[in-house]
Amino acid sequence: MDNKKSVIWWIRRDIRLHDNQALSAALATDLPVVPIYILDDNLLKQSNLKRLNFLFENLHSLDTFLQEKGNHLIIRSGNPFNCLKNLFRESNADAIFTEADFSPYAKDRDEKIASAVPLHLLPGMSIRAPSEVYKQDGKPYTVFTPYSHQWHSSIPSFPPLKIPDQIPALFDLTSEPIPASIPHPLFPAGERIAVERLQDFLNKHIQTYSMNRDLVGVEGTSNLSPYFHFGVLSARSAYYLAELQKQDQVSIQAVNSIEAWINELVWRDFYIMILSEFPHVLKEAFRESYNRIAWRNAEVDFRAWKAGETGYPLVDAGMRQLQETGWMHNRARMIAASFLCKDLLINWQWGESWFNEQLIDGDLAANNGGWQWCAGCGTDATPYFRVFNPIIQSRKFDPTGVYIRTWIPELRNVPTQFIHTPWEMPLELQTKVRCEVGKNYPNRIIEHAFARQRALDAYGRTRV
DNA sequence: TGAAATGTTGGGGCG
DNA sequence: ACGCCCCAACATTTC
Repeated sequence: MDNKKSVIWWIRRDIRLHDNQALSAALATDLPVVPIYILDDNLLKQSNLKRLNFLFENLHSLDTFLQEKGNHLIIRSGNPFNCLKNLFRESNADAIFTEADFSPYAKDRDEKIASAVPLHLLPGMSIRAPSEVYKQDGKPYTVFTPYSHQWHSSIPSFPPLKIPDQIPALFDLTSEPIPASIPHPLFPAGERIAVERLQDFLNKHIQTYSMNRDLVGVEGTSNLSPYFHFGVLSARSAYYLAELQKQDQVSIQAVNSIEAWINELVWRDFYIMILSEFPHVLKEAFRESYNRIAWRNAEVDFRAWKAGETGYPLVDAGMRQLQETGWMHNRARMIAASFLCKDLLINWQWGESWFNEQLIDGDLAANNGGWQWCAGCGTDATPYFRVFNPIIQSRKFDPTGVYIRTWIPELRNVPTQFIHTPWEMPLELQTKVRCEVGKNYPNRIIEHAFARQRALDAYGRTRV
């Protein structure tokens, strides 16, 4: 082994070469860069097969990209502390550069590592770091709207960073193979494709985002969440490009749409901040009083919900889309979540876990924030009495039933008049369209009007 | 980033 | 012509 010095670029949730501040800081040392991804069992066991597969696909892609830049990816598995100490010695490293992560596990892990080796934490996971957006009194926000105003009150100090031309390497380091994986049919891996998809969305679709985002049967959302989760896309870069696109718009609607989409990026920052500042949200309700809800927690209902067999077409369509693809439309997520918490009176944490087990974009901060919001127990929460009516939501956001028919084959021939309420079909018609409610499509497991009242009572009892 | 219950208004049918 | 009722449409309140 030569005694040439190097620096380590520890890749976690920034699987990209573009706009990567940790990589950029590593390159600024003018030393060879050792890119490493550590397969940390503590994290892998909290993931799911679809998400792991997507991760591995992206690691393959990153390795290919690195080789074009004269480098290659090192894979090690085990405890990050030990892996890094070993690699630090093997590569005669000066320092480790990495993107700051604000989850409790990550902060604890990084603190321990920083006490043993020089570890430089760089921003980039969120557009604004949690500590960047505080109230006047120096405390974190707990309500989104004032947070977003403060968030918008300054602009990023520099444009997105370019992909480096070359990344000088250190050779002769051992690497494990990247685990085998197969391409996901809906989310092909790699930052080139991700950036292409972002550009396509910004060029063609974002102008109608506010009009179409809630229509579950329309490609109205960006469908980029898996890429943002793993940092295959830089949120900062996406924000920057969206702002540029906004300058070119003439119609009010297009400008509003772009602002609405940017707002979703701000929500992402908000929940990253909330998890960082209030880590208790992983264990319990953000608002203490909501820990007292007397959940029914009926296992049978939970199974029906997971399987997409509640008898409410839009809820079932969403849950089946989730299980089949690892992704669910955002409006469907809200409707399914409301149904679990309010109609079934099942603890939102059960739903949070199931989503985490199924989602390819499953993100600790966003998933927890979304669930607490739907359950009405989180920051900036929906008032507890706001109960979605799954039939009205269905009529409003899937008017022709195209989404329902896509994910529930047994409802495919049901006329639009009955697509949201198949139990109202005359028996004759049920036979004719081969959808017999109670036989090949389930009866409603609960009647909404009754369930709504029960939820109002249960939630109401937690108040003084 | 609801929905239901309740209240109000106003047009039209009718005696 | 007028008051009365019905009820749809809209607004407000309540959960």
